[in-house]
Amino acid sequence: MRLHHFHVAAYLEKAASTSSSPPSISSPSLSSFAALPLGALQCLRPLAPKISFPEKRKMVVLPEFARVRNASRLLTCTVPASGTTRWNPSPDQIKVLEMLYRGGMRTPNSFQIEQITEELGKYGRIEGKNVFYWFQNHKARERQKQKRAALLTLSTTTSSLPEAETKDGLGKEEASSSEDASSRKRRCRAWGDVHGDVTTTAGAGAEVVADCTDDVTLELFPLSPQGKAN
Amino acid sequence: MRLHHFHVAAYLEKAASTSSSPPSISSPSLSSFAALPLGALQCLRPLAPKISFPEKRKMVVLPEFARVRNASRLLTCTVPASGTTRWNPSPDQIKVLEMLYRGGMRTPNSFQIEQITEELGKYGRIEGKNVFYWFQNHKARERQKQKRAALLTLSTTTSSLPEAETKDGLGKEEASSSEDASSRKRRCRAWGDVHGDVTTTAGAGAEVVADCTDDVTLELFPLSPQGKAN
DNA sequence: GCAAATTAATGATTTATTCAAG
DNA sequence: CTTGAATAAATCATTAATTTGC
Repeated sequence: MRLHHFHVAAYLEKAASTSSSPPSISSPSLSSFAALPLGALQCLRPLAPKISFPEKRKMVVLPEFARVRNASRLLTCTVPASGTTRWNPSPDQIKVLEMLYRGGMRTPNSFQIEQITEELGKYGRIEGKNVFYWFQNHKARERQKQKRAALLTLSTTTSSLPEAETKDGLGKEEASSSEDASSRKRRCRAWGDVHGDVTTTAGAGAEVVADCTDDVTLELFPLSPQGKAN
Repeated sequence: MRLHHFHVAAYLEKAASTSSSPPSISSPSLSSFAALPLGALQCLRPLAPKISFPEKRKMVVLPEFARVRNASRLLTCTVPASGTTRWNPSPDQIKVLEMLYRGGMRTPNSFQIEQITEELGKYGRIEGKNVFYWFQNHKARERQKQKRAALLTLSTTTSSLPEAETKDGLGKEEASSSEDASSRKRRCRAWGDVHGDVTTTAGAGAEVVADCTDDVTLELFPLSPQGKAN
């Protein structure tokens, strides 16, 4: 039914062609902003907006990441084994995650994520983002599931529908029972600091870099998106 | 004006009292996990609200994180002064950001954000997240503005409304005009790798690691939320 | 039995909303 | 009222299941 494969095919074709030029990363000294890689204001192409960056990935980390997207499965389905594309949780990992979820954890902070990641690392490759995403998705889908269920229940048991949902939404279900769910507050998150950097900055010719103190336990940073040019 | 402070106060009070005893995590098979700090399954209260890190700067990562959750600003709401609450972009910073935006940048990747942050750091305190959020918000609000405008235009010029929007949204406007909006593809982002460290702290003492090739330019990490217990 | 073709799950991103500081 | 910060909802894309033709 779905044309997923077509999509993929087209996708890959494109991928193959693109080249990427991530910016020549000149030294971050920022002497001149103009020199910033920044994809030249990201205007790379006047017209091509959406581009999906051929380069997409890594700069920072995972080299294998890149490799994967190219050919990997065009040929056969077998994967290179080393750096697959996306995280595939092992049963044990899932077990732990679900345990935590049932325990009441919903949105672990960076520290917690770190801890969990470490723990789960014992059972297979995993990164913090995986944990983060897992909780987001699980929470959302669990809620969604409940919603649907509740709706069904309502429609079958009672006849009065206090609220008409546009489609199937349920007002505000209560997620898990535990937790008093006090007032709904939003609070700051704990972002890692990008770099020691910046702050002082003072003048202009900063050498910067500086830090890189290897001792860093780990750097956290929310940064989310990627060059996408929407 | 607003009573925000009260909210915070109440919130904090609660925080002080709770202690949290997460369900005894009967470890399925993963022995060590139980020992994890993890804030005990996060059953504890969402930590301190907004704190604005008193001394943020370099410390690189989470040490302060921990500190924060404890007491930090339970006392008064007033902020220490050094670390104000939220980022307040200087005119120069905004100028640069808008320039980039007009240049076409919409969703800078982690590397770009880093670069920008460094650059803007010259004009005042700023962190990567600020840049990240700025683009998110600017993009969203710009679009929103356009939407509204487009809608108005439509309603005044033409009379036929192809689509009825629930409120005011426009189906799928094209953001900026230029751009061919080729196939909409989504690509991977560049997360920092969490582990790397892992090993050391690892509760079980697994050596693992392996990679950790120090070459990493910087560690990025999206982590978003925080303990919230919904 | 198996591999291509689908379909169902779910990992990863992006967009829309909401909250609250200034 | 503007807008930085944070979260939730909506989407997209890839992988595992499952089905189907041989």
